[in-house]
Amino acid sequence: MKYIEKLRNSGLRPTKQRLKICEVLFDTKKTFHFTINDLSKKIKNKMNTKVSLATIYNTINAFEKKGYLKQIPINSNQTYFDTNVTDHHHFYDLKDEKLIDLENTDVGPINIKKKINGKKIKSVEVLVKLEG
Amino acid sequence: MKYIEKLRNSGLRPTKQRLKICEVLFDTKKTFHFTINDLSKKIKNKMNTKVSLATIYNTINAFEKKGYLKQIPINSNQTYFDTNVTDHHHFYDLKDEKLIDLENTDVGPINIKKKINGKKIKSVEVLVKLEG
DNA sequence: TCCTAGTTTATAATGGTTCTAAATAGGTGT
DNA sequence: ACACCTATTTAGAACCATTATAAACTAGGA
Ligand SMILES: [Mn+2]
Ligand SMILES: [Mn+2]
Ligand SMILES: [Zn+2]
Ligand SMILES: [Zn+2]
Repeated sequence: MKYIEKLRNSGLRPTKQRLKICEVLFDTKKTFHFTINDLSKKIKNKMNTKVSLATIYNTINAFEKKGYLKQIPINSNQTYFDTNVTDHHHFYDLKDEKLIDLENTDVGPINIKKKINGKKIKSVEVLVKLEG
Repeated sequence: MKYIEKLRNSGLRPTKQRLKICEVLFDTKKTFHFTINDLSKKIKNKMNTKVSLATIYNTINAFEKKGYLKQIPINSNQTYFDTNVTDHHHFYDLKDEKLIDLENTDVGPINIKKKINGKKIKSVEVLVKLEG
């Protein structure tokens, strides 16, 4: 299995459940955005498997800590995750509550002029809210 | 009272509780960031008044809808609000969990090249995460 | 095969936010 | 001032995403 090494590298045992989660998350050309609830449904419907919410939360949190997933900063009652872990930005369609990727070529370079003593910039994320 | 008009203009009756909330939010030269819990404590400590959480939530949500407050998109279990409703961006200090304003002069112009059919850009917000 | 630590799971707990419904206060007309 | 109607406040319940718990199960090495 292609994900065993990926899981092992991040200190996670390759269990049946984690491999299913990996398939749903990474066995696709296109990256995507999801909530835990989205993911749970996808595993049930596309994989005909039931994985408990506790396991999904644990695994997703582990992946996020290891950098295999990113959280998207957005005001929502649910946390949004992104399988695209490259630096990129987002449109957020307020009506449809949908996230859309902005490729780096879609946004000009962002120049942060202010510095904070002893602090390093870890990430720069742009959220463009859309209406209409 | 200087906030009666402000409240009336936005369809809210100027009650004692709402006026207290206005004092804490707007009776200051500096703008600031807060959570509902922060605000509740501030009202208790600085104003020696108790306003119920339900009233605080209702009023803050009304102010946000009217544009007197902004929500800051950030991944946190609590919602962060901003009394600075001008267009501006933020540092987020991951260690201290503190928000810091970036003035518009601190960030170069942001050029969104991509367009979505029938959608209009409502806001562009940059979150710069700081570590160390 | 045995052993042990890691994992999964159902379920409970947590905590921020929203809802409810009864009591209170604001505002308008008299 | 009073009556009346509606908005508002409030304590507490409900809601719901997320995290914690602890018992059953599993992976993998000895
Ligand atoms: Mn997390
Ligand atoms: Mn809100
Ligand atoms: Zn994305
Ligand atoms: Zn701000």
